[in-house]
Amino acid sequence: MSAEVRTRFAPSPTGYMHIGNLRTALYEYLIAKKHNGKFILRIEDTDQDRYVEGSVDVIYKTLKIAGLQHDEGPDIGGDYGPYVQSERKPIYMEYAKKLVEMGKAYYCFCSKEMLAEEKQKCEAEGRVFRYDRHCLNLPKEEVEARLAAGEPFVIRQKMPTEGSTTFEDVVYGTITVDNSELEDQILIKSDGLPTYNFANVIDDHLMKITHVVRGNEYLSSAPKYNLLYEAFGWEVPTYVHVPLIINEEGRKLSKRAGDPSFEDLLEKGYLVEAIINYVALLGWSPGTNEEFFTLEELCRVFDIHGINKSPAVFDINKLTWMNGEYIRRMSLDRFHEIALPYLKTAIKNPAIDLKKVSRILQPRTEVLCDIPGKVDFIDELPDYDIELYVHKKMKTTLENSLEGLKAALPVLEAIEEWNEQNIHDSLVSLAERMGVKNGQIMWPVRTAITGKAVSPGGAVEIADILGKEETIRRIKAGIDKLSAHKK
RNA sequence: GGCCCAUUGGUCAAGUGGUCAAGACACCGCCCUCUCACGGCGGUAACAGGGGUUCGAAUCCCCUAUGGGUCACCA
Repeated sequence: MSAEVRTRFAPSPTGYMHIGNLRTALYEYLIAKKHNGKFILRIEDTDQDRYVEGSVDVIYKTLKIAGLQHDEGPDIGGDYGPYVQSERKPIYMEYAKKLVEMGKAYYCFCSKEMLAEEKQKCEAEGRVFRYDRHCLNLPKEEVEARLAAGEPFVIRQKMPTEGSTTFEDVVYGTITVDNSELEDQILIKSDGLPTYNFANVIDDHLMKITHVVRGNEYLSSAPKYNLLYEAFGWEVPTYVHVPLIINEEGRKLSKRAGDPSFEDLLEKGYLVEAIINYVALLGWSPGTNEEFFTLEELCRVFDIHGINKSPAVFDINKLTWMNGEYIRRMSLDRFHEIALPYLKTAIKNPAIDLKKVSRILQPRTEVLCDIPGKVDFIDELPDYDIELYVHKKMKTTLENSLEGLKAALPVLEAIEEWNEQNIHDSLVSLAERMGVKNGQIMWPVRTAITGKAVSPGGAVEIADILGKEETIRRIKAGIDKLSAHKK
């Protein structure tokens, strides 16, 4: 009995993927896959002015990267094509004319300029502009004559003036709106292409979409769509309006406000899996305390009823944490693989074992782009302030640091097989012999060889990575630096 | 402004009449420790306000406040 579940992702080709769009696509994908249904890609390019060259490819690429592979779409075809709205132009006109015949729509010849003027006037008077239905009752002959004369026109939906329209949304429940609130919206624009408001209804029906998932900014338009479905006698799909994702200012996420797109996040070194996982949890809860899910797990666990009604703030902080969690959970090999490009930007010295660097970096990395800044001291010792040697907790001073370095130097020089174990044992036993805390040796050494207050890994690990020769060179430089200060 | 929607800690959120109101991020403290992280343990912090309904409300109803969305030949 139950028909195949079909959802659709219907982006406009504007060039990049909003986080909100990504989440919508994700939910659509999950709803379809959970029920072994189909996930369809449709390109909404009815606004030629906003068309951005090449952005359709961006959409394909993004879906692929995100792992949200569609089952039907412009690039792979399907039984309900074409999947690009501009290629469906005649279809919309045909249905619009049907509505005109049914008396549910009408031709309008009011020019854009005229309406804009009207609108301005209204606003100047502080009133809200509303189309005055100027063309509603034009005589049929006049309409035909003007059409024949080639006059530009639009087709408007004729809204009922009385009563109300009610629709059901799975997330928001029953919503009723007075029909008097509805404007005679434009269905077909003067360029012959449909508006979104018309195209989405026609396409969703013809493409047999069962669950319409979209941002809650469409909630107030939904009654108009219902009226169209009713006019055609079509079954209304299940509406799933999802809460908005907002930024810390409480506004809808937008590129203009500097909010990151999916691409921006990837570029910053966030992992696809972490982004998907985090975004899934923005406005949806599995109902358990679980919060790590692979895409496959989400397909299983996702449930429409877990979708929240209230807007969710996009918290880059938590995404960053989650990204770090993903990094820590992966194998060293995998981490090394993805860290490598970032390592190479900061480390040019071929003698460095980058795998070792990855090993100390993995538990300390939350976002990949942080990597270069953490390891920049490896190629070249930075010019540091000797005050770095003074560390209260390590109980180090300029004086005992100098002593520590001087004592460490021959010990390190004596190491024949340069590895972590030997470096560690040598330095620890040195501290023991001197009767000082490990830190009093380790801190000066670490400082001398990194030149930084903070480094990934301690003295031993860094010394191992730098190699004996370079370590000794830096220790000597440290001794010189401290001695020079002493005069 | 009209209409629509929302309101649990700073953030994400569980909760569908009876809980000491979960959990996570962030923050703070302690432990671990050769820095910083990681890890472990603990802590601060919330039902927007006011009326009802009820033996009993975060949960149901009304009002107020606040926030958001929408009012295009954009989607």
